[in-house]
Amino acid sequence: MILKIYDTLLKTYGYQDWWPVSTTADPFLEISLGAILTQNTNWKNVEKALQNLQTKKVLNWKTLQKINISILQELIKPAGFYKRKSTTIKNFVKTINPQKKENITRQTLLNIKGIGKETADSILLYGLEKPIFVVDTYTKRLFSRLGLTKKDIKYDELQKLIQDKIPKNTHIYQEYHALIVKHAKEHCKKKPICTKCPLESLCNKNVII
DNA sequence: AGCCAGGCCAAGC
DNA sequence: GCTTGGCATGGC
Repeated sequence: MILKIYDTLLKTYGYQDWWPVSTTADPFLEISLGAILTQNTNWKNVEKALQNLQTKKVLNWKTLQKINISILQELIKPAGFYKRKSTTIKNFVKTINPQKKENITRQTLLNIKGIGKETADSILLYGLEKPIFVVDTYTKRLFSRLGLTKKDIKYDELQKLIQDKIPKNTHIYQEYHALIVKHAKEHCKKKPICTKCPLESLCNKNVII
């Protein structure tokens, strides 16, 4: 079933080729900042913040390590929660050594205050190309509505359930997560739009969260 | 004009 | 352990 959902979404929407990263000199850094900035935030707002960082030539490790935090806050303000996120970014660039990416583990990232499971896994999957499935609210909502899981399933439990059912392959994990986001924005919204839903035949519509 | 967005943490049971 | 409230901006 998990695979059938993937196939159906892929057939419907095509390859997403995520993570949406503007051609930058340092994809790992930009992906990591994007993952932090998008916490509970619309991606459009994240783009504005990243654009500010780009324009002000701040989107590099050295500058971020040195920059005055109040200036950083001004630049990322469009992404919201800017006080908290600026601290997280500071913690991140202080802790991570971009020369030694091979040493970065999930636990390394989780030890950074402000980085939780989803953010850590996004950095691992898209920034470091490790086969770790990213669970988010969209994922929980979709699988719960499809009747496959309880709506209050825990992060690690849902992650394991999905990883056990699909090939352990970075590209597939990246693509599947991106397709879920796409689908959740088009149909499986908080207030679902079930008309023309590609998963209609697989879905138990009685379960509306 | 509200409601919502690709979470996380601290505090209180 | 689990639940709740706070964090903030911009789009629709």
